[in-house]
Amino acid sequence: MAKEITSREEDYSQWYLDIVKKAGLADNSPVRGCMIIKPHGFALWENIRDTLDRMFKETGHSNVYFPLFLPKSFLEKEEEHAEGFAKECAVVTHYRLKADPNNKGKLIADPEAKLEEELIIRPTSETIIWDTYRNWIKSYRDLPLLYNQWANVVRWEMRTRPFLRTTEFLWQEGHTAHSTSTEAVEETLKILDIYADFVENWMAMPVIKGVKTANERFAGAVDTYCIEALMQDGKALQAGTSHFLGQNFARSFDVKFLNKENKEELVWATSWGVSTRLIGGLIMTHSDDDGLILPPKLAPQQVVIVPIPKPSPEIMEASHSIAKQLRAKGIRVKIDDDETKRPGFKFAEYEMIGIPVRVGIGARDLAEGKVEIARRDTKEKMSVSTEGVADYIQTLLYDIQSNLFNRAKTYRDEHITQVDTFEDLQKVLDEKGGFVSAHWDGTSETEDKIKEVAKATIRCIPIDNPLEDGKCILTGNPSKQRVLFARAY
RNA sequence: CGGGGUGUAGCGCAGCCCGGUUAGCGCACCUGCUUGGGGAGCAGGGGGUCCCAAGUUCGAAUCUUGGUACCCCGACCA
Repeated sequence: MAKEITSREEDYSQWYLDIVKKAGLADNSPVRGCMIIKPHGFALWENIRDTLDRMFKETGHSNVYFPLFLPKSFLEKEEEHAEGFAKECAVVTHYRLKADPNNKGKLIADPEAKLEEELIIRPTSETIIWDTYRNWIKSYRDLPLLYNQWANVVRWEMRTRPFLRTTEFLWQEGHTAHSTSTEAVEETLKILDIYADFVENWMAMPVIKGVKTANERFAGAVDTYCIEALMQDGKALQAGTSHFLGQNFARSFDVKFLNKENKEELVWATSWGVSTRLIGGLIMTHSDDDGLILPPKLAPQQVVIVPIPKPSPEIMEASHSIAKQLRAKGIRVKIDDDETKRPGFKFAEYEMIGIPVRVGIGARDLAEGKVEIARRDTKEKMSVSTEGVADYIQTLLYDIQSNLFNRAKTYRDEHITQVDTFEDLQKVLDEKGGFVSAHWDGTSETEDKIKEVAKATIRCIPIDNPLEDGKCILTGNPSKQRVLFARAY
């Protein structure tokens, strides 16, 4: 990791924003907090989306699509849910504009086109989906429903940051309905495993699977499970969540089914999602001061071939030959034959956008029957014989993928610190960052106090957490296990 | 909603304190030549509502007042 930890948070902010901009991932939009995703950024999202989509389908899920607008009354039906989202909702009040009679060239909302019932732009779709599921579910034979949708949602957050938290963002939200609690919990955990598998093995980001405390739970959930990642500045990032909703939404939206004994029961529910925030996590996990570093499995282009100093018939022939061999192995490769840019410029450019492997081919190399291969993660350069170069690159891509994961994991593991006093918790958070493993008495009051003073929240109680008798670092009350605290995005 | 900061060419900025030629620099862009193994050099060129409004003044990017937008830090937040 080229970026060293400094005490100045703004440095990280700036570093992060620079990479988003220089790597050509996104632009600011005219609307505050929104983001224009550029081709390179969107290609990343497409790879994330397509891979997860395949994983969902392999586990029996189907895609659906529900509307962008929610009638306001829908949001009122589940009390906790409403309370959690009300203060960040965009509201549609009119359906027509007209010329402003007092101000030429300006438009105003036509007062005669005021909506009877205001519409909410979905912050999440539980309400409309459960309103619909009421009609789709009559019998145990209709269950389970295993549906997912790829959509955009809007949450009018006060503070935004490209990818990590934007006003509008792209995500997938799965909403499933089950006949038993056990089956719903299994589904919740199955999805959590898919998320962890994807984020670790594709994005090369190590995560901790865990369950949220009541304070951090999704509005309307019985239990919220999560995967928590650690960024290079020592702050945690919630990378995905999977909620066991119990019968809360079924009760609010009156979704019942007849069981085998011909008795009415409320349906059990789950919901789960990951968003474009994952791209933010990817940036903050792997980038260095030269720009983005992409894990090969997700990189839109895995290899770029750069003729040095510019394309010639011989170089182009060699380039196409290597590209063909690579494509035969399913490797995504691009030949940059742009004559208007010089090699040095291209090198810097491809490093900035994070292409894992660069192949340089010049007359000098060809004369020796070699090419120059540069890997983005370590910036090493190797001179490799053109014989068997495709095999070499294939192996190298695997190496880079696992190297990225391993070094992120080493960093993460080095930043899980056990403490036994509140003073130490604060000290570690201030000086070292990362996760802090400490005893907690299990009450929301204690968690709130710690948050207030130390600015850290309980990120999760890890799954399969070992039991250990101890004393709460704040109150000294007995505790059965350690939990993970961190400052978070 | 609090605390800071910034609005001057596509981007990044200087100029403002102490008012006075035609508003300047770097990057980017266009043309030409020379180049070409780590962000090319030289020459020429195009591009401006100095955020908006009112005021002070012979004269405002610069001073005064009001407005507005954006950024950063908090609070808030799957």
